[in-house]
Amino acid sequence: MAGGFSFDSLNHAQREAVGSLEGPVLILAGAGTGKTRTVTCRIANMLHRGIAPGSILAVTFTNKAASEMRERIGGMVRKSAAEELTVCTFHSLCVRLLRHGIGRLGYKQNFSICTPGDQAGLVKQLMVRKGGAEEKIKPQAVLAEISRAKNAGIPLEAMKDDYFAMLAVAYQNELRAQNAVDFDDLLLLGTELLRDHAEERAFFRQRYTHVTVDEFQDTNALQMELLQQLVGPPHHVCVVGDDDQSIYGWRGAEVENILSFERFFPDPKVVRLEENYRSTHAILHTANSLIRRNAGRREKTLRATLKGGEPVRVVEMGCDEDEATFIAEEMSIDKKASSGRWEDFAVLFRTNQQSRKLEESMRRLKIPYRMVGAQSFYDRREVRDVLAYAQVLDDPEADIALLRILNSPPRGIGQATAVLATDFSREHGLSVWGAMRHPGFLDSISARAGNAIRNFTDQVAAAKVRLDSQLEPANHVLSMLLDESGYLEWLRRGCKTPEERDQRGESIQGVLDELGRYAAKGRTLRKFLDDSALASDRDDDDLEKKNGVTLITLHASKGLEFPVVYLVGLEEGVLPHSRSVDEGTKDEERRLLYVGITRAQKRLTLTWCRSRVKWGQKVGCTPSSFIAELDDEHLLISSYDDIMGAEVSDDELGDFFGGMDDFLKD
DNA sequence: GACTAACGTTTTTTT
DNA sequence: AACGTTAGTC
Repeated sequence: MAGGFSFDSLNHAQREAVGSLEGPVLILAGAGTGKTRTVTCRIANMLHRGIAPGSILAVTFTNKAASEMRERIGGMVRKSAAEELTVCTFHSLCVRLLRHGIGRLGYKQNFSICTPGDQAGLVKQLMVRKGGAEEKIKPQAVLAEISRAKNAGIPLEAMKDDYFAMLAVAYQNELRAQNAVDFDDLLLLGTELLRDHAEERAFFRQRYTHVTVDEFQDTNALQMELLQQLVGPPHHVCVVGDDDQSIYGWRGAEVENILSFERFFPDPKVVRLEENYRSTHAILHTANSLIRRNAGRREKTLRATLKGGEPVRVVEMGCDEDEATFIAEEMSIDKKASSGRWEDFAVLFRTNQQSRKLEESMRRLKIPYRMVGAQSFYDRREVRDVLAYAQVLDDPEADIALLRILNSPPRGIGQATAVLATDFSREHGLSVWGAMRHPGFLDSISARAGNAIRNFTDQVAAAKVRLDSQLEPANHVLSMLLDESGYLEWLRRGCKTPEERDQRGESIQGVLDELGRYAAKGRTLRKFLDDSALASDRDDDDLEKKNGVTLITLHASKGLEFPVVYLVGLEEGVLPHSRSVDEGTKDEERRLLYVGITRAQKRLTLTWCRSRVKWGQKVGCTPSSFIAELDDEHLLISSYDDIMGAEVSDDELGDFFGGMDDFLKD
């Protein structure tokens, strides 16, 4: 048999999902029910049944998920077949659509993708130019509203706040003038392309005949429309998800998409994966008892294949300091007793600021740990600078990138000159680069500024000639430009510590190396820039490489599992978060806790504190209302003193939890 | 243009 | 408390 997979290892429901390749399919996959295995087997089965690999499209939410899926399928089928599959995110799918047909929408083929950093810079600039910068409105807030409007299909000029609407329209005009699109535009324009241009729609419907969408509960209305445009009759579309794990409503995810999938694709085959292979019965029972409280779910009950298990502990702490200490100490004891690995432990929290106390206690007890999702690689200033240089090299008319590097390092082209160049470009319908190469503009400014501009543009132009000659790889050209322009020297000089210098140097080398890998594979600089714009550091190295206890937000924990989980800060106002109580989205907080609980395989501890230091102020806390919602059949209610007190008098660490049980029963 | 001082802010996060 | 941003100074 060609496929390296076998139906034998699948349960009944999984087999049904894997075998249903015709028409719309909805797979409701509860936590830990072998979702990824089912989806990858299903795609392997498609290949097995003779569906051309090039016709198969799988859409995920993150690049990481995409590469993981590709890898897993790669382990099951012929290498050449695996390589022909399209496995990507919604956004990179749209890049493909648009690189093909964006000309029909009035953009040039070589459009560039604006990153959040670029967007913020642009809005800031517009607020200065259009006035109102003193209103102390954050560009972020404007961008959030723009994003909301775009994803909800509201025209920008119809945005509620007039000032925001004005900025939004100016922002959009600016992007268009610069032949640039932002992340939301990718979805918006991709959908528009398919919706309004029948040839394109036909082309891609023929190209991708079998479509799979993972984490479907996280799709928004726009992504749903894109999917509808992309998938024509006979609707060979399979969506996979779990409404109970929908935790991104706050950024526009529509649980409705999964709750009423049949409205969009009639008469789907619905498969429920309810057999959980991850957690003990005790943990799962507790999770089920909680999520049952949510209204309007797709009814399903996870069944544990692992029976019994230790009770789930709910532990009361004096303060957040105690909480962090308790966890670190207990993990130390536990690890010694079980000869387990640090990687087996995870601490889950609602907000990032909760991690500080935990990190401190980890360091104090010399416990190695990894923080997931801290500072983004692509947010680092030097990385964005280098990418901007690369973008200018690819297309000097990319205004945003050009303006970013114009005076980094300082080369005598200050803000005033930049404004003059921008104004000139606008008046004459040129790009900023065009203006800076225009004799009329150069004559209109001071000789000093003119010279500075000439030097700079000559340098870039020379590098571009080298790049276009294709005699040397792009990473060499870029590296040379960074050096010649004095950027590297300037960056080095600006570092306060040797560590910082090394760190920044490494980041830059990382970008250059990555570009080198692209060049070696014959991929274009354009492709590199596209992927970089859509990349986030979560996709890369970090997580797997580092070892130690995992400290992670509940949101980021989705899709992961750990033998031992501590879920901290179960206090009213923290989880559920006060803001969600205000906004009436407590259901989503309940799902968040549900996601957290279902991460645990063997042992789960929930903690709450009587007091917590918040913004430098000690405040009293009450236990989360969710605690009372948990069925107590497999719960063990205790406190810091109960456990730490018992520990001192009980040397039998291996029997720690059993002993605990007796201690509490009297 | 680089440095310091004061100020204000603070959910979750991917693309 | 701690971080980023901004205004003011040299």
